[in-house]
Amino acid sequence: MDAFSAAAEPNRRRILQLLASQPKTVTEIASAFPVTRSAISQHLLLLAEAGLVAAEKVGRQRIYRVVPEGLRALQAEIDRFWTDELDRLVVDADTLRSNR
Amino acid sequence: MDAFSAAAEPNRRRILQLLASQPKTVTEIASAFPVTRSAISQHLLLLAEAGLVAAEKVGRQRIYRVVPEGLRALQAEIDRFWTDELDRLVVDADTLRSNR
DNA sequence: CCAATGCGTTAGTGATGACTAACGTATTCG
DNA sequence: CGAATACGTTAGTCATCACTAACGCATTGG
Repeated sequence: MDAFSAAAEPNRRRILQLLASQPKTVTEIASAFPVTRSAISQHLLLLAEAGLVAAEKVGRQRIYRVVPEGLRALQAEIDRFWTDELDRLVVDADTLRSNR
Repeated sequence: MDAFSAAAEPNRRRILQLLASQPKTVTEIASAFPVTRSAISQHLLLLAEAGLVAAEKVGRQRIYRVVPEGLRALQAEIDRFWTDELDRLVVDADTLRSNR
């Protein structure tokens, strides 16, 4: 799965945002969600496969953190999608709105 | 399905880009993909439900075009995801790279 | 040591996604 | 009018996803 699709799932989006502020353990992350720790663990593994997060083993905990290089790749994917043409359409719409 | 997830699917990403350059009929779009017209039609309906595209009936054709307002919503969703913190991590990574 | 803690793993389930093939419907062209 | 065209629609398949429950393994604290 590419980074774009991996990041699109709502729970995974929130996980990335949580980890952006600072690294966290699996339990910490899971406590912010209504689903089980197992589900979160699986999301984390998927994000890790996509190169967006990485785990560091510390004692019996695993500290997950965001991988800047992976984020860069994601941003590049988004940018590649968000072409100038798409952007122009949005900007034009904005202009029309502000002229009303 | 929210706009972010709708736009994440690779084929739909390409459809949006195609339509960004100019409106097209279903057959025109489908000719750019290896899958059947039916599959494309279904992707288009899903994109329409997400408010990202709209169809105008012209004779026996349907001209699909991108909906600027929907794109704006998508961009807003992406921006809400791409927080300052995520951005800072990427920028820092860039700085490190250029210092090597 | 032994119980508790932190996680990954596995198996199973229900839902959904992406797709094809076949069909139905409206529209146009000769 | 009748064939061809442009689409949507439907049904069915196969794969994948998101999730839970249960278990297993390492690590640590009393």
